[in-house]
Amino acid sequence: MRTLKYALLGLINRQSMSGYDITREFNNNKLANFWHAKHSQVYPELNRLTEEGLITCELVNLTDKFEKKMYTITDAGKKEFAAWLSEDEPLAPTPKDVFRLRMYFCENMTPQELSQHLDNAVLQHEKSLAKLMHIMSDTYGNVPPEICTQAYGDYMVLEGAILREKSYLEWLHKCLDRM
Amino acid sequence: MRTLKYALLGLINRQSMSGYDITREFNNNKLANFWHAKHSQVYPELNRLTEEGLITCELVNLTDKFEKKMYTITDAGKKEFAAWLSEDEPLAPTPKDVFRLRMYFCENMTPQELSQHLDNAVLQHEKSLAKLMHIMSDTYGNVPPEICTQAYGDYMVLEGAILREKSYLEWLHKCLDRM
DNA sequence: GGAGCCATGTAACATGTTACATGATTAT
DNA sequence: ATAATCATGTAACATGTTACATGGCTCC
Repeated sequence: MRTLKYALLGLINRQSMSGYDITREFNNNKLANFWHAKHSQVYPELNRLTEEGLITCELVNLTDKFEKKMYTITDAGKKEFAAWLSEDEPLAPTPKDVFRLRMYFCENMTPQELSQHLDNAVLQHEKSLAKLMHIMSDTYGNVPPEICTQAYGDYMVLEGAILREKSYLEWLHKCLDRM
Repeated sequence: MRTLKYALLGLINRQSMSGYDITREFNNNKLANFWHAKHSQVYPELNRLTEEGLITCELVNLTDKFEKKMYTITDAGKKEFAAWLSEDEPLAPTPKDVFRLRMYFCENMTPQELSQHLDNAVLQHEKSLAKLMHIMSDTYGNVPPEICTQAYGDYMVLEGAILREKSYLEWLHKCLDRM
């Protein structure tokens, strides 16, 4: 389905970006809550999109010797991206989760081991939730931006990530309550 | 990390199984709520585990001409599986989600298009939730089995899947309420 | 001068999907 | 007979990770 392709087109559609900028978005920013890619995957894909005429590349001189490659979306790129956005795709298969896999095999654990795993997961997800909620209140003060804006996209997925973490914690606590 | 390896070892540890049986677990049964694999991935991995001495293979004749391969875990396999089970792994990166990616780019949608996407997702997740809750009440009558049993592992991940779907729906409804 | 970040790329490997291939059994 | 399911495999391809490789800039 080449989802990475559309992630890149969507980002470059927001504004011209370099491969490094895109990688940073994937690893540090809001996108990390539902998509990610390493630079080793991003750079080849940018070259491919350029060959396909969906983006163009411009060399920008930062200093005499030091350049960066800024990518801009083309009309063809905008068209393909818009077509993908409007697609009505089927429900994705449930995401893989190694922790759930371990829990599934709890018949091989003592109650002590089981609750230790659960406790550890609680700590990890509480930390992750706290971080997300901090970003939320810092950025939006919990007030949603106007719908169908760039900020609203950011807000929606952040809200979704918070609910996801809360739900994971709810599950872990239900399991712990039965111990 | 070779997670598939441990998924297979865990299943074969429960009882001797064929590659076909395992594939069926992955695609039809409770495992589908957090792990899955196609037969084209399962069969080579079974051969690899056999070579590594973690499982053994026995040909069982169903009829004169028709055989199936039943795999059984070895002591070495049990040991490796137990070691993996007790590992305390770091928080996994958030799972990729194409729907959230689309929502992230909502600045390119009209409110009509956005709410249409949300409505469609609601239908899909409601269907999925209904199915899970049906399995839950049918199998357990909502009464959790004794902890650290095979049935309890099944129950835990099913409960987790239900909470996950409920949380996804809560997010979608929050988004729709703002439209 | 060294640490950390900016910036771009490739190679080898691991994982996962789709398609190709075959053949028996069971229920209608 | 024919469709669905049981049963096992391989080949080609797509996706994603880790490691290798290079070099400049900025702050301390």
